[in-house]
Amino acid sequence: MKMREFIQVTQALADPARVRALLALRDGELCLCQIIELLGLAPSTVSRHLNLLYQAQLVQRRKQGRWMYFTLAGKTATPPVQQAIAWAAAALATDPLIKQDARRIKTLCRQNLVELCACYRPN
Amino acid sequence: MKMREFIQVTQALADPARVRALLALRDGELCLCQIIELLGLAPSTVSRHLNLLYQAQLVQRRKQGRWMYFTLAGKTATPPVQQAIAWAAAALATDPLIKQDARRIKTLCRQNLVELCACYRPN
DNA sequence: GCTATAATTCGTTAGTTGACGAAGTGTGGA
DNA sequence: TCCACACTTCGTCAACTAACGAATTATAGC
Repeated sequence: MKMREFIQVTQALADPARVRALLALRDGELCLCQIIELLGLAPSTVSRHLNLLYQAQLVQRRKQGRWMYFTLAGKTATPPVQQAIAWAAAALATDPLIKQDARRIKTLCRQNLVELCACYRPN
Repeated sequence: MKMREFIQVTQALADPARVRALLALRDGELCLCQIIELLGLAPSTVSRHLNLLYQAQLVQRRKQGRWMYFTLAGKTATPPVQQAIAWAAAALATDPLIKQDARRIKTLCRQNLVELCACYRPN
């Protein structure tokens, strides 16, 4: 791994919102609007965060219809990237915010995607 | 590890100069002026970088006379911090700049500290 | 005490980053 | 062929960061 890629990974991990988004994917795929709901940030902001994670190879993405789904980078990623994800998950295993997120994700996943995307509606 | 500490570590690792300084300590203790010489940056800049690494618990330091010596955080550090160092070292093992630094450090360590601290002298 | 010197602190400047909303893109359904 | 909607891109603003030099602190030697 070259310095440039390394810095891309550490910079991606150097923001709480991005780390929360990354670790939210531990239990499987999420739609962007679910991550928007989880973080409580503007859609454009979350889109940019996820793009940075993607550029750093920390997440994979696939488009299905209007939805963009994200997953953790798996075996396709280089060992350093996989290790970075494992390190972040282990280091923050006890963090209250991350644990709270994990609980909220379970709720989010039970909801209908269409209903959930209320992030775009004023109320 | 709480989110705040985690971000402190990732931010500390999100700058090439700091990463170079950190990995320069793999083979043992270095004086600040040696790191200044290695990085080719202003003393005040390097001092600030090393302080950030210290705040993130990635390095230890001790003052001996006029010199400030730095070492990698060892067993005193928490497991997440130790793992971060191990990860950085492994990820950048093949990086040309880091390898070049390792060579230059050997030369630097052979020089007299007093002579080396030419970083303060104009020529 | 002085002086020299290793390191730190502080102020300034230029560049970067994260947030938002507005506007644009592209996809699915009426 | 529209419209609705999920997402992205762009412009803007405030906050942060890295770099430097000047001034300050602290230590060793005279």
